[in-house]
Amino acid sequence: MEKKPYYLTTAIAYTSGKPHIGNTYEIVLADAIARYKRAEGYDVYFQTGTDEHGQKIQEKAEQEGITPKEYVDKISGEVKRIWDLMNTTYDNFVRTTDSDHEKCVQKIFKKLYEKGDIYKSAYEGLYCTPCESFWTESQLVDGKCPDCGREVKPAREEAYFFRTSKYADRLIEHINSHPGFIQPVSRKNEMMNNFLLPGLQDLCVSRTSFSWGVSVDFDPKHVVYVWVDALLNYITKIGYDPDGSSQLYQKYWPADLHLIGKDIVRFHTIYWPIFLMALDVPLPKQVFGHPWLLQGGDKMSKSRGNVIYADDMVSLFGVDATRYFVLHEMPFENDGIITWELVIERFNSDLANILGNLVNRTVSMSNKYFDGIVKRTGVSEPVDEDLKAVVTGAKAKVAEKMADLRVADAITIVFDLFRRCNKYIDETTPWVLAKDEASKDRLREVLYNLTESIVIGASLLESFLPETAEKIVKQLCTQIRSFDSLDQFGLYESGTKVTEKPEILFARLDTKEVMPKVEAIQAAQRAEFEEEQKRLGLAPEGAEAAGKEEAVIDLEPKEEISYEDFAKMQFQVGEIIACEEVKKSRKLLCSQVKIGSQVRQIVSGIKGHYKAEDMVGKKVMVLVNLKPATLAGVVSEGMLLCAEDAEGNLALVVPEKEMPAGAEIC
RNA sequence: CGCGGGGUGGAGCAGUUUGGAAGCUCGUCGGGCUCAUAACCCGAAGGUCGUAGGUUCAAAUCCUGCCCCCGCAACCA
Repeated sequence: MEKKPYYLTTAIAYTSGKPHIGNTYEIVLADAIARYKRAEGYDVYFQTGTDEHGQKIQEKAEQEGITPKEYVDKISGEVKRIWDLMNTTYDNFVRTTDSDHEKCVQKIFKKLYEKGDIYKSAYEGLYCTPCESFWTESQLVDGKCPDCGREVKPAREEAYFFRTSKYADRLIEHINSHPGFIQPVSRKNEMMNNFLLPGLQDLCVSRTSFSWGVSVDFDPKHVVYVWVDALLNYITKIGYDPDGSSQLYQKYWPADLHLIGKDIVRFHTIYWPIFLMALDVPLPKQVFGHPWLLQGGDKMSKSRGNVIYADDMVSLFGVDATRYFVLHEMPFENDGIITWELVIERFNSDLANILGNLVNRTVSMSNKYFDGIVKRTGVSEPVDEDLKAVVTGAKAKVAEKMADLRVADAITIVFDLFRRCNKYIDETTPWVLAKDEASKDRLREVLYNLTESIVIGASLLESFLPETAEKIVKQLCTQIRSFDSLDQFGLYESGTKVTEKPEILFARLDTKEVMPKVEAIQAAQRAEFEEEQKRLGLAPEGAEAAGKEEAVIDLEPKEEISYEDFAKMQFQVGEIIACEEVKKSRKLLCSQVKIGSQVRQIVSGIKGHYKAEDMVGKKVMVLVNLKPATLAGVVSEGMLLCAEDAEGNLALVVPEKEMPAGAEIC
């Protein structure tokens, strides 16, 4: 019988930096699904890769002083290395810089242009020439460019647009008639309410402000918008061609599953289907926007050295333990939390105690009592029935969970099976049976049942922890069982001799021993971060050396100014007579500051560092003649001066001796 | 009233779509056992399901107000 095809993809990773554990989660999840589908008998094609175009990448490469191509080669290689490290079984690793992909994107772009779905128009807005950026009225700060503070002027830039509006109704219809299309459902509502129902704007699909992208071949100063380029990989890299597609494409498209992060659901459920409709290509069957794995407590940041990378987890815990953690700990709809302590806890309680120890004690008993020979004798007792029911029932339960992509729940089912085995040992007390020659056959049966249960459990585990599953069956001198047969009990060949010296699958970890290693990793990460900053010329020499004592902060020197320039600024001592938080803002405090005989209202972004009530009574340094501005809807007439350290901690600048409010600072 | 997510025993989560006896894992305490990686098994304590109302025979679940947390956005004069 012909195997049914199953095509799944991950989002292609954007090559702007090394992927952390959150990014790695997606590929592991996809791999678990791919392996599972193969086990179920599907002919699986699993595609992943890297998204390598765009302005950000061009800029990063410039910063590092290498060409964009060199830059993406480096990052893409790194991504692939990590995907391989995680033991993922993708069939195709695509890169958007592959020339066949680029050519196909050009062809598609042209086709849609000729068809009239893409048309040339102009992007209008306020343009900042030095920054090469368009801004909307609301983005402007004080009427000026939010990045550089310079003047912006109305401008138009030629650009290509896609008539998304033309297909909106069809898409709404499709989403409504295919309830499984967007998963989880909450995301579907989000898309409908926020984007589709209010009406779609035509999408700007070309850029002229940078060059690192797929050029529009009939209008070379334009490059294709990265999202168009990136999304198309799902069809171009399996051989789609407007002039006739490959067999591979015929076989696998439409995709069964696009696995993506929840942040890019919009692109995959609105723009992507619309592009496909324009091309007269069937839509993918399902898009699953998975949640994120977040770091507990502190925000992840390299400068703090607390970013968790797959490499580090693997070096401390191994590949399968890392896979186990991300697969098991990730909830279905909400974001999950990852901390080193949680990883260690899961490792010990699930992998070492429940699974590893079970295999170990079972094999040990077979060796101790029967020289490793596992034999079926048929001396059963009622207590066996429940064990068998749990073990043979696990397959259907796992299948049910996997059908809904509830991978974490599926793993739990498998571990429940192992828990049941541990309980069975207590129920049957083999060590008691061993004492009486008359119960030897019963003892054989008990060990057989355990061994068989473990083989079935290991076989179910194979999609998630492939290496471990393999190690287990090897110790039992058998093979991974076919998925089909996992609801049958008793296929383990009677009389098989198991390994003599069982290898410890997961050695228990001691937090006290692991945490220092974690700290070493974090220290290395911080050092690397500083190194990188230095290399990019963003941080000064000596920052590292001075780090421990008192951090020295050097800034990029600004242009020299004249005394006249300085004299333009009016600084005075101000006394804060009242202060309150600005509602609806996280950082702002609004102070009433007495300067001479007048009182000014000044808004400052220091809520995180000073409490409103503590501000009252302070005498501070104020820049008085700054043009008033409105912040979060509140007018601010001046600026309180603060010192800021490398971590962003702020300290108000105050006169060293008692001075009256209004005293000039010069 | 910027957008979104969330508040369930000490920790991490499920349950909320389709109201109907508050569940899982870890931790704690007590017990059992000794084959095993101080592992395993049993039992117990611990929750007004953020809060105040409403609908209902019945609300963690539906409705409304409020409080708090987390992303994003904005802002950080």
